[in-house]
Amino acid sequence: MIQTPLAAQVTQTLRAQGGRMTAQRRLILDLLQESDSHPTAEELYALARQSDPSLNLSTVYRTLNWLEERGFVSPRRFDDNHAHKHFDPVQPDAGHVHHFHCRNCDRVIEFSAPQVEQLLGQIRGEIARQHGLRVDDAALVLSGLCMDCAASA
Amino acid sequence: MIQTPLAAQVTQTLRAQGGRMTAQRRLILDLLQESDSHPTAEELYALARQSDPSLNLSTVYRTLNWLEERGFVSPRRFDDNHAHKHFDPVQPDAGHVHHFHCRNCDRVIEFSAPQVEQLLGQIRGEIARQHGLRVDDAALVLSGLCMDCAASA
DNA sequence: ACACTATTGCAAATCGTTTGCAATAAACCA
DNA sequence: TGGTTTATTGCAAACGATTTGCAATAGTGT
Ligand SMILES: [Mn+2]
Ligand SMILES: [Mn+2]
Ligand SMILES: [Zn+2]
Ligand SMILES: [Zn+2]
Repeated sequence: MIQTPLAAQVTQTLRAQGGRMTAQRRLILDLLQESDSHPTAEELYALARQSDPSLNLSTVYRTLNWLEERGFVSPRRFDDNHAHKHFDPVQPDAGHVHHFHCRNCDRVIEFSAPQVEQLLGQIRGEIARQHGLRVDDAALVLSGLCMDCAASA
Repeated sequence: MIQTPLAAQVTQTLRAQGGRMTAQRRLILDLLQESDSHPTAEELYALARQSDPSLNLSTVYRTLNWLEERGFVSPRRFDDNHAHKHFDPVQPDAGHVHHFHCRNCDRVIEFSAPQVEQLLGQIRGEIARQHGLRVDDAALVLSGLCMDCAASA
């Protein structure tokens, strides 16, 4: 049985918790892994149904929630007006990754910038001291027009 | 008639567009202005009903959407899992303001960091060149524990 | 192969938000 | 000031995204 890295890792966690690796979960995991974008549940569902037309949308939601609770994906909202959640597979190795969101076509581009990390380091300390709070995480979302949309404007 | 700055400014825009300043709108505007937090439509509705129990929730939504379209408030999602939109009154003068979100009590603290602006300047150019895209805006959301929650942990 | 029970498909429920419509009331004018 | 116009309201129903109860199905360890 071929296992994508994600599916393999999840299977391990699954076993350790008395869970079961099903065909549905494997399918969703594999699609999630190939997808370099940030699919919504519906998008994943549409993709998955090409392989398994009997798959149910609620199974997709349940699987994504299960993955989220165990830290394999994290939910994102790139557009504060957009209702759907996007799911972001978490690569355990990669450092902090930030996102650019095209407000015209909704495309999302990931980027990592050392300067951002550096800045975050500064701000973390500064804001923390100034307001007496503990900063654990930071999400930077840039927005504007992607290459294609900028060209045709 | 007493006018909060926000209500006054909105009234002007309203007039210019053949709109009407109603008691409901004034109430919502005033609550929005006193609120230094980032209320959801439901929260605003609950507050407003203390003054006007006949106010309808759909009026709150319609007013907020109207304000958003004209740039008087902007929607925010501090918790990517939280379904509700929060509404952030826009202060025209203040520079870019960023947000810290306490993952324990959901409190939101605003802060402004000139370094972020500076970084944006850099990144705008760099990321833009590197990926060929146009960056218009940036939202930084820090998360962790607020002062109070950090203390009781 | 069998038993145990986690997971599924399905349908209905829930949540936040939007919409159609008839009644109301701001704004403008005689 | 009272009358006319029409933007805005309250109400109820619709909506889109997500969740849930339940009986049927199918992984897993034996
Ligand atoms: Mn991502
Ligand atoms: Mn704010
Ligand atoms: Zn685009
Ligand atoms: Zn807190």
